[in-house]
Amino acid sequence: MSRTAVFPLRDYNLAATLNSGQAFRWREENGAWENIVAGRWVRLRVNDKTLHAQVAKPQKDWQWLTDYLQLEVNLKKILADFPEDDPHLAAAKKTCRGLRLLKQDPWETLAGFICSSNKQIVQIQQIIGELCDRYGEPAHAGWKTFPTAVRLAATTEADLRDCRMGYRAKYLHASASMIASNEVDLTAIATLDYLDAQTELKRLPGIGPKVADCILLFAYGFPEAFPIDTWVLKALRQLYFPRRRPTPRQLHTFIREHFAPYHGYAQQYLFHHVRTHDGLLSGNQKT
DNA sequence: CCCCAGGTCCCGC
DNA sequence: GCGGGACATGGG
Repeated sequence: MSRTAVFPLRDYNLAATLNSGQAFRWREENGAWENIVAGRWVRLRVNDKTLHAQVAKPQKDWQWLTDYLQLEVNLKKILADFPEDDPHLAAAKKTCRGLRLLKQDPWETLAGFICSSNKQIVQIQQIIGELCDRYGEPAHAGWKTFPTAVRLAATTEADLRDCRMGYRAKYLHASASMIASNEVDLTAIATLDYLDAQTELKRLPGIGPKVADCILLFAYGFPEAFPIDTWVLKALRQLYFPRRRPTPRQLHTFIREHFAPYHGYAQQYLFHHVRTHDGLLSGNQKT
């Protein structure tokens, strides 16, 4: 039983991973990263290819943390399966070294990404922070847990709107209610195949194809999920279809074939690459 | 006052 | 199916 633990790290860029728009609550303090994971406050620090973890209460096992961080995943193997003849992914591999996918709590991920639509990442973090401050349970040193679906279902749409989430308040409240009442079973979704799981998630208000894919990728770990947001769409069009705009059908066929078998990792590498190297893409072609 | 943000929903064709 | 606009709020 210990309040600290040490893990060897290989091919793991913690800062890039925690800051890549898949999780919204990590805060950096003096080079250490703090958050609530699996209901526990945790502080992470990297020195010399070693991860040092600290928690508030002694732990007998740390599986909750190794799962969340996906420490046992062999990144090198995944990157080796990226398509050979793709100069854009090759560039992304270089600029995103050590970038990982996390395995987060489904409900927290779902709620976070409902709030993400048409918002910038900084503002999503702000909304989620407000939500936790108001409706989470005290955890440690001022930190609150992420509020449960039952708790949010017990609020009102106006309460949620006060967290500055605008029209998303209606979606979040309705989705929380459907989950709290077991009309949608988040545990069962893990047992479905990718397309059925996506269909099930899209029954919840505020969840379309993009948000569903974020949940399927960042929480459930479906490797074939490929969230298409404004950045990725722009990147796909300019890098892979420079001549003519692909129809949605063409785009999905291309994605399914070209980025197999680790569509989601490829997506995250493209996303992080273009987002941290603005200027690679030019012009806005939203419509 | 303009445009845009890790989109979704709803409408008319 | 697909094209367009509305939607809250904040930042540039």
